[in-house]
Amino acid sequence: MAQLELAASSKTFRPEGSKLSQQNEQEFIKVRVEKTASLRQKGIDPYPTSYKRTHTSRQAEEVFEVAEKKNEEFTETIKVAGRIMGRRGMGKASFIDLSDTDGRIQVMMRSNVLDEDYEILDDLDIGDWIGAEGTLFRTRTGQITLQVATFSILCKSLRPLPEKWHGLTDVETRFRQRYLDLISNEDAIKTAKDRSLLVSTIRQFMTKKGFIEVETPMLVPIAAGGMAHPFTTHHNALNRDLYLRIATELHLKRLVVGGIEKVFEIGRVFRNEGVDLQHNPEFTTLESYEAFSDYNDVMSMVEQLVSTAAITLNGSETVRYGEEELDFSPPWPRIDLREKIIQVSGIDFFEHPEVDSLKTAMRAADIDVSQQVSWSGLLDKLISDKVEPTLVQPCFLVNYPVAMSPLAKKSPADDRIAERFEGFVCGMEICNAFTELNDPIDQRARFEEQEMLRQEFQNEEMDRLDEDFLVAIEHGMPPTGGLGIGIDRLAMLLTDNSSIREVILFPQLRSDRTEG
RNA sequence: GGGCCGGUAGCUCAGUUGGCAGAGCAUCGGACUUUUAAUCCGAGUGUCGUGAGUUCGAAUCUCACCCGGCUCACCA
Repeated sequence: MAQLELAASSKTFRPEGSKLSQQNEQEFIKVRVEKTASLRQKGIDPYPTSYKRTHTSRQAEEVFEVAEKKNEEFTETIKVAGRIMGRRGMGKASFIDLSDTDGRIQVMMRSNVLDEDYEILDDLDIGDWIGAEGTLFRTRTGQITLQVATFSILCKSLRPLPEKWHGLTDVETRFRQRYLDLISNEDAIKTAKDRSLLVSTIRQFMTKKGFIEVETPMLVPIAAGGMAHPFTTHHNALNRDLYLRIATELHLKRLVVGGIEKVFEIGRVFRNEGVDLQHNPEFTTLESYEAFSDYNDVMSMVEQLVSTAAITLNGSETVRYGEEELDFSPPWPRIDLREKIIQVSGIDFFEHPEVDSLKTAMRAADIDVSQQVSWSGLLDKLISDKVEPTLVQPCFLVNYPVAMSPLAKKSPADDRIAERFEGFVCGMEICNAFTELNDPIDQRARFEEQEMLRQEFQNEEMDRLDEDFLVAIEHGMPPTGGLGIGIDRLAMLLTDNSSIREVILFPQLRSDRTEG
């Protein structure tokens, strides 16, 4: 317990008025380090090992209200703990706002109750963590408040928090020092929690359907399973270059070959490409593979999954996103890709099987094709420019050209078309799925085609031939429906965020001067 | 990568025609035993993103660079 004389002597640690003239960030810290020393002088450990609270802020409020409803006086002694977010000193009484995991609670410290311990308040600052024990009452203004009998400091902070009223708005600081964002902005913490809830909802949904969750390598010898520029790395002991995976697809399909008929992975993939509102170099995907299913089965699963997530996060299948009111309730419209392209641009890709012909048609439709060289690159651009912006409400574009779908099975009805679909919401692609190609001869031919195209068009990413994967499916993969969902984008849609950086706790940013 | 906008105190922001660097919160000193953006009295905030240049004089004008935002291109 603190001694008055020690408390008095601690004043000598304080800078006198004249020394305050240099106050800046370092001075803030210096003052707080001195307060830390002052606490130690009083025999108080500013960094104790634990504190056993009995109630969170919300639990305390609830238990008090229950007693009130029964017209009982609340006499129970409880313990709460949290970070000091505000303090209002009244001389011989002080009100302190504590913030904890599920809310805030006000605690009241009175000098006649705490005696000499009241002096310890001199060494507390906004940002410090404390635990407080006492009983609950309502103040004159009706605020449920803990009347503190004893309290402990749990952690002394050395840096000031952002301002209490405006909080932290600087976007760069919000992303670089996310903890400050989480402390200051309720939206930030809500988005973080909602994303977590989304992922656990997806996991439960898949598990309930009998899917087995697995983890596959992130360090891979060939970055296959998608069209993207990979990150390169090197393993010293093995003395080999490796890549960070760009997709989980080919490993998961190996597992289907192995007899895991329903398998999924939620994990990070890495693409060494541009960064913008919808792209972060590392992002999270759900990929799933289900034997004896085709892309139609996968479509119904996606509708169910996303509408379930919408209900879990927002309590409704209808979700507000910016100006839009999105309705995720199944079924989502199935829109034939070829028909849709014809409708919005007049271009029928069946009539333009050659690069030059398609390019000419697109140029005639006033599309900038200066950056594209391959047929699939051109068609992708056509879809991005003309079709995607029209897809606001959740829908599926179905039946893609085989030429741009090297891992998808051809339609039995037309060998130019693959049984593939992509899901779109607000013009944003949220998933890509197909009836998996399990004919190993065809798959090898498609990979070889991709390798050839990469040689021809060095600027465009193509899928890569993965011999090990081909050997796997040569052992026989049953008919399989596969799916990839961008979790980050789904999180954006369900948390009403227009930037992927808002749903990733630590998004990739350029280096700044504070980095080593 | 291109275009546009921005970077001033720990935080939120002003800063006029180029003429001593400002406010609120936070901090520090003092008063105050039911406050809650507490209040009242008093005090100090600083690499004006960085570096050059123009000028008697630059937060302000010019150039280069760094970081961020939006946007276009590319990608998912």
